[in-house]
Amino acid sequence: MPELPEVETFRRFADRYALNQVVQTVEVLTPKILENTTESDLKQAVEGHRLTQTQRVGKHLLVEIQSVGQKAQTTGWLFLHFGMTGYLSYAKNGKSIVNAYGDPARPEAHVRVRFAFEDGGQFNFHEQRMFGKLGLTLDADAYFKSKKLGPDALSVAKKPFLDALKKRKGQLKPALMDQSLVAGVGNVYADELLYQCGLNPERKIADLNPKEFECVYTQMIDVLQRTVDVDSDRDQLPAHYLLHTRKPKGKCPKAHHPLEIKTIGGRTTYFCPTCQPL
DNA sequence: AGGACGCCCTGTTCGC
DNA sequence: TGCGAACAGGGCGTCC
Repeated sequence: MPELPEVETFRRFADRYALNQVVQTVEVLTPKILENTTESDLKQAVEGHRLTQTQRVGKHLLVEIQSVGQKAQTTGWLFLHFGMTGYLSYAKNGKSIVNAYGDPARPEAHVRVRFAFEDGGQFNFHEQRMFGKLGLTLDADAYFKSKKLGPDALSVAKKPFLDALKKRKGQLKPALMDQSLVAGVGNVYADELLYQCGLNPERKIADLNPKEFECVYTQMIDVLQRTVDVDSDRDQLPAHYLLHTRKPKGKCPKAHHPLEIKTIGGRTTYFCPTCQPL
């Protein structure tokens, strides 16, 4: 599922294949994927315009739209959210490049919005399960604010993060996944960072000691950064990472005991009862 | 207000 | 064997 590292990988993909391109046509194959935007709004805002820069906060990606010509200026932003199954692809001259979650064998699967560039390139937004969204906003900061996003998990400093976390009551894992506390941590990487700290996901925030708080911050950054560094190819992550065996009947990569599965904060949670005792 | 929970959506897996 | 139920989960709305 696209969490912060995957969306950062998508952002870099967009930088590589979509930036500085002039959009000739936009094709909306599934209008339902649009949020607060109609197909004609989208066409009017983007066709004949240039994509000029990207921004990411948490799992949200923005692409700047500029007019073309001598007095080029920013006319708005495209926003993309990838839900559970979203990803990007690019095709040109019969060659298709699918990134991260995409299935290279099915490059046309679940294309919801297609951008055709003047140079013949095609940039596609895919979303199988329709939890993702694409739309327009005039103001990037206002967009992030409207989504009630906390600071980005990769750039937040230790003190403000831990201060905000300590204000919360309740269980540790649901707090980490609350996008208004810190933006970008989803179910898989929340499980991972807690596993790396040896912390049980049901631990109460109020009961953590300073060393444990410290570890939550350190591992949050470390896990996310390492994943970004391998372009979200999880196969390249360290062998002692939980996500390799994070499935039914999976075993702990360290203790080799069976993993426990529990619904915590409404989400399926995997952990090792030996390495992460309550 | 903060926390718990149900729902949206579709492809895949599971169980009777 | 076949078909329906259950499941996956980010974000949002609703309830207390």
